[in-house]
Amino acid sequence: MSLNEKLPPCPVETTLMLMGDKWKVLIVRDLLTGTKRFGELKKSLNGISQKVLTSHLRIMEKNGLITRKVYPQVPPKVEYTLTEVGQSLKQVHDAMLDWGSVYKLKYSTRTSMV
Amino acid sequence: MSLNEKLPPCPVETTLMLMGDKWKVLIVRDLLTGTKRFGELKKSLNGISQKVLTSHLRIMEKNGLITRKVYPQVPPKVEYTLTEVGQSLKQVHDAMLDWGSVYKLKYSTRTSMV
DNA sequence: CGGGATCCACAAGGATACTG
DNA sequence: CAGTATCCTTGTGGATCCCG
Repeated sequence: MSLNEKLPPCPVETTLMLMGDKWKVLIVRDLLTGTKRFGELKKSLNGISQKVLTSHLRIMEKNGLITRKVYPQVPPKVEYTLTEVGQSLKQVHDAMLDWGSVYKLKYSTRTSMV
Repeated sequence: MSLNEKLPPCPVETTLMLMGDKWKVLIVRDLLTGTKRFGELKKSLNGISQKVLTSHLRIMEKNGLITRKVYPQVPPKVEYTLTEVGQSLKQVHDAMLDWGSVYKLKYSTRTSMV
């Protein structure tokens, strides 16, 4: 997804373009607690493949949400950090956190919703 | 996605299970302004196919986010309305709206981010 | 008008192997 | 350790047709 294309008129759609993906939300969730290394993210993002993680991180970097810092070492060390814009996703994240919590409380006593 | 399965421990993941989809977010956006008919939603959700719209509406109904009211007429008339839980997604929606707006302001002057 | 049933295409994601 | 390159599988969504 390149930002060369015009951003959609509806701001919600803009957000969806940039964050409308399960993995991206979870990456932000993890980075909100601080800078993380690639391996830490991979472990925390239960089940993500390195290909997918790498590609998402690249896009988010391109979109100005995160920064990538490479330490010229052997073995390599790469750290990912939220930018200021990325940090501001905390509002969205917290809203999702709150809503999910309430939903769980409301429905955790049911065994089935079918 | 059936809720018979245990909801994930992280509330954010719970939210993602229920709303981690572009179309669902946009459906909520439209229904936040009031009850809508199937055709209205389809028109407003630029480009969605009826199959996809129907299936998402079914899932959201099963998950307790919306209600479906059928008027026994010919031709049929079906209305969709947010439940109370669905209405509470307004917090999430507004957070996404705000963030998208800020992002657009921040980057609308750039022609490229590559 | 709303939607069920099919068929199909494509892209996203998983697995694996290799490398600086 | 953090990738890149490849291959392959899956399922999501689009298109179409038909029906009450």
